[in-house]
Amino acid sequence: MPELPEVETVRRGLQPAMEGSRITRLELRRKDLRFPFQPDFAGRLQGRVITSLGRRAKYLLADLDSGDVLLMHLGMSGSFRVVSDENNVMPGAFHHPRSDERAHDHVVFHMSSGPSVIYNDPRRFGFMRIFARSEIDQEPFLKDIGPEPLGNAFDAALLASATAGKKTSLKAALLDQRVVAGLGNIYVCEALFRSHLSPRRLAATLATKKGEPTDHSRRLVIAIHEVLNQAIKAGGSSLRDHRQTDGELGYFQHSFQVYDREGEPCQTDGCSGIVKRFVQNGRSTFWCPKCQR
DNA sequence: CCGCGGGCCTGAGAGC
DNA sequence: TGCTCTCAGGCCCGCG
Repeated sequence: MPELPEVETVRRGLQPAMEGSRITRLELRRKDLRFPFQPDFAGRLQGRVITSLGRRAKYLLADLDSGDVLLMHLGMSGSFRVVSDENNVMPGAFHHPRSDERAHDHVVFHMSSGPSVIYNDPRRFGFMRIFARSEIDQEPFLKDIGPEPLGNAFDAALLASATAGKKTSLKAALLDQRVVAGLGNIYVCEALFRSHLSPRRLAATLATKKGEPTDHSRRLVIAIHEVLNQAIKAGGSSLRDHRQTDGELGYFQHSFQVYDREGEPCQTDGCSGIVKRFVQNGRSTFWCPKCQR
């Protein structure tokens, strides 16, 4: 499912049920997701209060009153939903999972605030792991992650320095979580389109020989800000399975201008191009060869 | 440092 | 209907 806007949508949806609330019981319905759960996984969570629920890149981080942090990643198909009791969804939500969907409900957080929080993940590329808070920044999952694209530090100069000298394409550089955090295939395609930059362009061209940011770098930063902020406002993108935690669909997929729009006309004013698809680093790239240079 | 292929899993959709 | 094939929002590894 999830890139930054979807994970941020999940975080906001889980906050009311989880933040400041105690995990009264943790139900593990299997012994692993992508990785086996740690031996004392449930024991370290049960009875603990979640003091805050944060996000870094595509990771959720639940801070516990024990000094531990629960790190969670949704992989490709992970989702959370908040339910008011064992068997049903919150009042007003229209999404009632079919029984075969519930087969992939792998983890249930029973919260002292009332509702339960259920983690569902058909493909099980997601994972959860507990770390000591004092060590979390140095854990391999997080230590090399680049700047948050919506954070104050991320600007044209930072992007230029992060890509300076890179012999790879702009597309591959933006997918590299060490360059900038949280972007995935959809939002990279969309940001490149909105900045009229070719996904094939050499990443190093965002900086001058002196290392100064180019106008391209400025345009790209603006486009990244725009597309992420709009997507968060829309509750993320729902392609196959992403829903908000109350079961509502995100709707940013209706605002895609190139992603999954092969053969459709380019939406840039005055451009008569057609959206094309090709494979780059093993992933589909969608773009308009006419107005992206 | 870089691209590529394969792997981890299940499910949806297309084509026959 | 049902089979087979391809593809999918992420990420890691080893190879050349």
